[in-house]
Amino acid sequence: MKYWLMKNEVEDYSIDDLKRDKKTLWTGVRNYQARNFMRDEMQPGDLAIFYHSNAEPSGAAGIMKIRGKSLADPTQFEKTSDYYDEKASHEKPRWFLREVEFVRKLKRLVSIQEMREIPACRDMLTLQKGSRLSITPLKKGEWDAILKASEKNPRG
DNA sequence: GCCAACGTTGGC
DNA sequence: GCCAACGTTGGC
Repeated sequence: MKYWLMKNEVEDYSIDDLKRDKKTLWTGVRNYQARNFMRDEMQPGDLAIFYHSNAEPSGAAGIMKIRGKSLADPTQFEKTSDYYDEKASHEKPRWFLREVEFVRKLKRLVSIQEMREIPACRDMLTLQKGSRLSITPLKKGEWDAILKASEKNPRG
């Protein structure tokens, strides 16, 4: 089983929205590397951190589970969508996604500043300067360290 | 196939 | 709102 970190802008869709919906399609990813992770690398049952970006503060907010196999992102075919892609067709979809299922919120949000201070997270892709990739694999040690931090009191 | 220009991401 | 860093586009 693999671990992932998946970013979303908190105003657009947050962990609370996923909690309400129980599951959702992870639409709108328009980066090839992130697409390849979703299309080729994810497996049903993998776990992912739901990361709030453009938040105050940004950070790890919850846990979700990958469901099913990869699907064509329906928004690429919707002319009125921000994510419409005129070069994509139903015969040859360009963008793929997974359905994700709410597992739980973290006891408290682990901010990006806090993650930077965790030794086990030193090499995390999301924390590297200039990193913009919205979906990244997490090592087990990184996953464990973030969850552990969420159980501790802040500054503790 | 190079690379400048442009658009986007996302922390701050 | 700023802007560094990055990805994409398109002229050549």
